Amino acid sequence: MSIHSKTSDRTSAYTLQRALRPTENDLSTVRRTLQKADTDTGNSRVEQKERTRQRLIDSALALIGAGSGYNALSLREITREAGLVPAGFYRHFRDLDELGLALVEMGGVTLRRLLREARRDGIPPTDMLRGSVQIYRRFVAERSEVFRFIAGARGGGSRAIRDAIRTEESHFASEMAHDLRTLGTLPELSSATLQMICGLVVTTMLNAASDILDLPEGHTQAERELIENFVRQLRVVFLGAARWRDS
Amino acid sequence: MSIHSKTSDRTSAYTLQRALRPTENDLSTVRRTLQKADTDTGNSRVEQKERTRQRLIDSALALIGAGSGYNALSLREITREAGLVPAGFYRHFRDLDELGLALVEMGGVTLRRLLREARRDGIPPTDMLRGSVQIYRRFVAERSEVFRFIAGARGGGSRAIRDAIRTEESHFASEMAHDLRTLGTLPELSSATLQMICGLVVTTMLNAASDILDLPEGHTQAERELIENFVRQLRVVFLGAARWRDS
DNA sequence: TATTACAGTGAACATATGTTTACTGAAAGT
DNA sequence: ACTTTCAGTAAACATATGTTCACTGTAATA
Repeated sequence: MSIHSKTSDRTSAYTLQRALRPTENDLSTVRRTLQKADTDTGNSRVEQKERTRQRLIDSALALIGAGSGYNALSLREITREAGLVPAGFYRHFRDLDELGLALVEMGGVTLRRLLREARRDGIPPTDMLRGSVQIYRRFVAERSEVFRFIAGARGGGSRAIRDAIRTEESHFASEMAHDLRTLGTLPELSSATLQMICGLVVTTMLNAASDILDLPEGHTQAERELIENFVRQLRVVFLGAARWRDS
Repeated sequence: MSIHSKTSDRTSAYTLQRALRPTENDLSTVRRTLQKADTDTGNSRVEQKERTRQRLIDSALALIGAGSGYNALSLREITREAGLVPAGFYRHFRDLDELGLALVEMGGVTLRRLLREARRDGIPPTDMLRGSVQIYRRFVAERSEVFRFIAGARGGGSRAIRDAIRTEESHFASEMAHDLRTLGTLPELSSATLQMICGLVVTTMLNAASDILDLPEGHTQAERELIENFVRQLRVVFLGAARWRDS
């Protein structure tokens, strides 16, 4: 594909453009020390390290967002995208799985932010469910790569990652149950039952996210139907929850 | 890893044992023509072809069952397991995705069999939900590779495969809705609503399958809790369904 | 019986991957 | 000022991948 048969990994490493495009400056040895290139904030040693670590994470997310699923991406791809030599990866992560766990944590943070935002805005008075779903839909769209990752790794990724995601889901469900409690929703239910129901809500949410992300671009009608279905499913769940009697 | 540095692909192709194990007959040229080896049933040309095609599919499933997720497996791995040279793959599938679609279809068949069996046994009189879940649990255990594949490819796999799985899920939900209808369950609901609810049930089922498959071996207690949670979630759904009023 | 179709072979191809090793230069610690 | 630490480099490694091509033997066909 490339013109030179002896092109090393670095040739395309600094294009910083989308790869697989014939670049004319293949040989230009303008190798400005990247350390200087991204002098945005602090420059202590640890700050710099943390910054490239974050760059690796972001690159992984970017690649996931750009089509290829989590399990399809490789160490070299990531370092390439991050403007780093492959070996440099090991200064930050033992292997891809460790990077994956960082992504899971980031996913957890995203979910928590979702709850926080929903809390802050307060529940829409008339149709709280539809309102919450709207917030969620926006979140999924805005941080699509994160949800793509979660959707892809929840069933796909390595054992360790699946477990980590499950844990994060469980925490999220707990927090949600707590919110519902303080909000006074479903006051008759035991905490255990509430947790069980929130678990159901969470999986439904994540399934919906996966569906939303696979929507063909622009089809607003299909999206509307999908969202409508999602809202109704949640309504069924809460209807059932309201009628639940702890045995 | 292997003793010979020039080992071709074929060295381990015929071990037929689990790979990665030092075999002593590496050099034994006992290359019995495999065509003769599996003379089980008919031997017409097309039958033979269909048989190795099935062998490829089975090998893929076996590899999935043996740990590595769907997206992690490779053409060469599969042909190795199937006792076939890599190039032979193309006589049966254009690429891995096409094999994947065959797996999806097989998954659909499995799900239909599940419904058929549940229908045949009739719904347990006292606790139909728990009974159905028992049937399901057994199914997941018996055909674990299939469910592993579905769970892994539903969010992970290529676009085409995700879509195919979604279609299969939808069909399954429809069939389930039909069964509920003829069974007289939830007679007041419109077909659309019933379909929506069955969709929710199906995703809940598949999520549960994923959880079941990741259970640490032998922990009967954890499994019991998981199943119990699963049953309760379904109960919530059906409770909600019973209270649903089409607007 | 002679001819054709074609599933499976064997070898080579270009290209990708993860991991190791010794190195360099600048920030941090003394 | 001098030494240590360590993020990032360069190059090589062994190994894996998908895909191609001309081939071979045999079942199907004529």
